[in-house]
Amino acid sequence: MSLHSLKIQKILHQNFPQIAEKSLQEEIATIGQLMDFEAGELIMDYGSYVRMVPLIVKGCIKVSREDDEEGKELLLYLLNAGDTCSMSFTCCMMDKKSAIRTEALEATTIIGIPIKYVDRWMTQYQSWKNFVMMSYDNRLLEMVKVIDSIAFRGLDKRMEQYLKALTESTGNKTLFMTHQKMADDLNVSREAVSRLLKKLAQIGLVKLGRNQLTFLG
Amino acid sequence: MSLHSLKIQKILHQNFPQIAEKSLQEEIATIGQLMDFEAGELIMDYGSYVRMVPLIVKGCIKVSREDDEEGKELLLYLLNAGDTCSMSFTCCMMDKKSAIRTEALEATTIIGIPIKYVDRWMTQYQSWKNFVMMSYDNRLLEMVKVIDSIAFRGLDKRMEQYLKALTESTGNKTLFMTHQKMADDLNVSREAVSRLLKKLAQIGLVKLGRNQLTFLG
DNA sequence: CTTCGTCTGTGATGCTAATCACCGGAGGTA
DNA sequence: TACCTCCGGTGATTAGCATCACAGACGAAG
Repeated sequence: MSLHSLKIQKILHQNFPQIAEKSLQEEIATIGQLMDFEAGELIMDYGSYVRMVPLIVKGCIKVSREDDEEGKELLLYLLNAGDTCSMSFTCCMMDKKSAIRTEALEATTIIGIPIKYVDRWMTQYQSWKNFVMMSYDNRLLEMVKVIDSIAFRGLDKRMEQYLKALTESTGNKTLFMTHQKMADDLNVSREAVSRLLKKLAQIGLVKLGRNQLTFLG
Repeated sequence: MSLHSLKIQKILHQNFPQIAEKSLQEEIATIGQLMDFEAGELIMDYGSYVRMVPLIVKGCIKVSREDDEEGKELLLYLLNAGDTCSMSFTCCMMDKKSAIRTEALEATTIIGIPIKYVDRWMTQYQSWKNFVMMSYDNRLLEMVKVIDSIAFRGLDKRMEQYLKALTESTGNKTLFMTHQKMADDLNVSREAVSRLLKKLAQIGLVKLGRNQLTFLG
């Protein structure tokens, strides 16, 4: 057995304990490709074709939707170690263009699984089937949460959720980004973000700095 | 073989041709429960527990999200013959409360499949697995479309999509409902709907009447 | 230290839809 | 017919955020 395979098996044990079958672990170890992305790197652009399903091993991936017509953007959800991207399943299987854009927020490592195995293992391995189904479910629920927040909440609540999600997902209370980036993620104007953040700073919920922000929630 | 089973098998042939395996058809025919709902009947309320996954045979089901705090509502998507409700999969499997509310828009018939079979058949029948996966995929894409429309479009575009979806789904260009109901579905005020519909009537896109509206798109 | 581009703060103004207030019409009921 | 309730139309006002315009502040590069 190769060093590469052993490494992947170790990673699987640590991050994907629910993938239980020994032979499945071995298959993943043989077939899976370890891929690294730098912070800020675009993993998959909107409209591109997907050929792999990623198991996230380390880091944090931002998944966002882009508007066809006006180039607007909206953060959908964040993925962390132990997650996978359900959106890629169907994109893969139906050989469709991606409806979303994914970007590494920090140094991120994934195991790429070619599509045909993702499908084959569904009927072959109970734990893989459960893993995939759970993933779909989580994503659907995330989407419902996104809809809730843009349909039912004002910008202030959305901002709080946003800061909470980002700081928890990266494990760092201080975010290094501009107001413009946040405005893009939330699909609002930069001015609205600046004004709102000022208010939040006044009530002590955040501490502001140039190109950075600390969440005190 | 019972009459009930034969009836279900016939229905399956007509509405779910992708469910190919003979033995799966037979299992569904044996296990599935035919259920009828009247127009306007609430099938499953927000917060209730789900024990069946429905295969929609006839009619039209409205799936909507309800806001916990302020009782606001928002139409997510419509289901027709040949569809199933992916949201119910995970609700079932994880024995969670439903995140959504479903309501029959017209006289509707479903085949109810108990959860344990839904799961078991995933590994047992290729076509069932594909059916379930396709359904998840469609639902995810629907959710993305909802997000697009509330995040990126104004009320006018949303209204057009809404009328288009409803008339297509029910197969009837004339909708029998009040402005208030539409306002609820779109999560906007009744006045906004009335004013907008007036404009659409002026450009000849709709014809208005008390408690009804005809879409000329 | 100066320059320059990027980031942030802030006022002015506008647009979309919410909210409030009220009215008249349609249609059912006594 | 008289009444009463629900539905729809409409104006006035407000709220939230977009857009425009510009100024000051910071930090990197020279």
